[in-house]
Amino acid sequence: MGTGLDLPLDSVLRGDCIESLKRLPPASVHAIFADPPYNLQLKTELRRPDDSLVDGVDDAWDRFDDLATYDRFTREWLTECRRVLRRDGTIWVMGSYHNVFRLGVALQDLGFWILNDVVWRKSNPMPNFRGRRFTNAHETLIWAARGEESRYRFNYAAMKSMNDDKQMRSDWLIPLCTGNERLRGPDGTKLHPTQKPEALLHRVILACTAPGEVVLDPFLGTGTTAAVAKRLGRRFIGLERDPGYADAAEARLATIEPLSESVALALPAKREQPRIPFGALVERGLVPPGTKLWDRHRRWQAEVGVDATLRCGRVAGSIHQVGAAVQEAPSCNGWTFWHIERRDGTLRVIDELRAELAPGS
Amino acid sequence: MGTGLDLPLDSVLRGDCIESLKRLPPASVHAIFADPPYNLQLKTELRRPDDSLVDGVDDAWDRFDDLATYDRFTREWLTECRRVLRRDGTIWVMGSYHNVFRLGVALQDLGFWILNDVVWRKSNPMPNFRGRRFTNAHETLIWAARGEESRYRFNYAAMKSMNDDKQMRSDWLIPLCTGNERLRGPDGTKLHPTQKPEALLHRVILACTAPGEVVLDPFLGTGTTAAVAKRLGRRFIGLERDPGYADAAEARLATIEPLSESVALALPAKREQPRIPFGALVERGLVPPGTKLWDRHRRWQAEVGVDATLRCGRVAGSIHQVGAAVQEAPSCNGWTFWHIERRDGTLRVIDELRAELAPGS
DNA sequence: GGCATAGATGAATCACAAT
DNA sequence: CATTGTGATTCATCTATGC
Repeated sequence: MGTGLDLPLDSVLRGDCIESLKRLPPASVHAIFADPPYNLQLKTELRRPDDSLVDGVDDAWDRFDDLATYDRFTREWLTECRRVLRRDGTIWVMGSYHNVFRLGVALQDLGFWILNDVVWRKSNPMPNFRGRRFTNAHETLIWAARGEESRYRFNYAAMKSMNDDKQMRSDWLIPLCTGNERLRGPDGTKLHPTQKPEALLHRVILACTAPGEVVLDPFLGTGTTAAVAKRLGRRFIGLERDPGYADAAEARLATIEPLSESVALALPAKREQPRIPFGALVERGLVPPGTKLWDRHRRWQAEVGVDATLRCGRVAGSIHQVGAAVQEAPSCNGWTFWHIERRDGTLRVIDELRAELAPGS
Repeated sequence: MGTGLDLPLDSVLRGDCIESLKRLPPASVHAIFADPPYNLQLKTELRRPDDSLVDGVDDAWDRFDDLATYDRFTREWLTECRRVLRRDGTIWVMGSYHNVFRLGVALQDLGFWILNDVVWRKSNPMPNFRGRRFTNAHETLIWAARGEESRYRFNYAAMKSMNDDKQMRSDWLIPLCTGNERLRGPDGTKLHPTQKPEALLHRVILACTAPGEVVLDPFLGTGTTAAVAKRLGRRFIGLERDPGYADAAEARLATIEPLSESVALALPAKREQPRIPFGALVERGLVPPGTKLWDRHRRWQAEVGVDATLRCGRVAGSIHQVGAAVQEAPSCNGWTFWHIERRDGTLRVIDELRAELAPGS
């Protein structure tokens, strides 16, 4: 709808994130990654339910005020995020047990539709020094679509190939951000207390966006989301209220080179490739009319007609319809159900023949 | 203070759990384990790729009209649990992403003090059959004290000794309840759709109770909590509304013999040998996207994509698939076939990089 | 009996384009 | 917007069957 022209792409917007969000056009970003602040620091940044400013040294704060204020803040920025998110977009929100339950409830109450909760398992967590609890070795990421009916993007094949050709699970083992990746000041101290590892953002961005799409981070910090988005050939918008963090993020982004298009493009999933109708195989002579097809166990046999229909006894129709009918199943993928006979008598599934018609072969 | 005399110890109480809770004396149990309905909201049937039907949870007890109804129910039973819990007691509440955020917020709002969120990583979860999400491979347990100032019990040494003398982390790898452990009816069907593994309760009860202390389960089901409590020499109180489940739990409990503490401790945590997928090297930057790989004799060269696929001419796929394709071999171990180039121009097999990520190195 | 292969199954919010 | 037809999609583990 042309709203893309108003988007401040590939930039870091300074100032209050809710104010910045309100200036972005609706339904304009494909993905949001949010690592909101929590813990006591919040007390200095937030307002009470009655909108009064909170004094950071106010000892009168009780637990209810604390949680209610946090909830109010959470719902405010999530509401704006939902407005800015495209209908087919998804959002990632991460937190620890201190705040993640409040984040999840806010998401559900605002109409987001949770797709997964993902556990970032830290391979090198901080030990529990006092020995009074389990080592807090993970954080939680909630992945949600804008609504229940959203047709969101999930790059299933890319995730599967990342995981040695097995489905990617909801528990991810990734080390903390340390070593050279950790941004440090001239005195060697870390620039940001909770800098996230690029590997985490790599997986997040690769899972739910395509090259050229827009990733928004309302709590950019020192810019990990933007850096990984840029490297992967995505566009980014980062919001950050702390000038020091924003400076560090911009300096970091200037050093990032996008990967070449061919490398950044994940292999397309089967469902994203052009469809080849069965009729094409018949026309091209790979399955001439009159060919007999069998199921894997040779329990059923059918014959191909000139119009690419199958006939099996009194049943006739598409490869899918006849496959379903003979099995008395509600549906059937004829491509993987039916086989042709090789000269040596062995069977070959007709789905393999489609590959021979695919472009580039 | 003597309230123990009123406790219906080592018994299964039938009927509505809230009514039963209200009849228990205050501050009387040392630990609570609650596995409440998840409110899964399944809408349609789900079939596997082989067209078989997935036997999902469609029981009436898991259905709630809306989230507000679920929240009211949650707060009602949690309020009674808090009344019944001793001041030094702790509570475990488990759920999935459908309900666990509501549970966590209710706990916090009612004054419980969250100590950990623990992730039960399933070693054998059900796959995602349609390829539309990450495999839902875990559930979450929230462990909380009655309040912020509670002096709760955490058996640090027991947990540590169970975990190969390292601190027990917040992510636990435990298989589903299957095989002989799964209770079945005379027709072989499962008695309860969500029976939990005894290994999970073993760790829970051992972590936060001493022998002789009282464990309460307000949603007993077929009695896993009570069975493990009895075996570990703890007292139990189980609440269950469904007479069939209660019958099964009582029959099960009759077969349990208490173990000695030393025997119980000897059950070690499942040790894990982490599998390092090639994708981990890519997203962690050890083999950045765009890297060129060679075989040992430099006969073939391939480029690494962002999704950890290799591309070599028209061939694309995993390191194993592409290795096999270029050699026209039926299979190939990509880890030992492909090499990266060092700065000095010599080659290094990528399997060595994987070894660097393995623990203990 | 032993071994190989096939079948079953687990807390699941599980399509989408063309008409 | 509703309907229809194509066709994409599974991992670890335990049990049953067959040779």
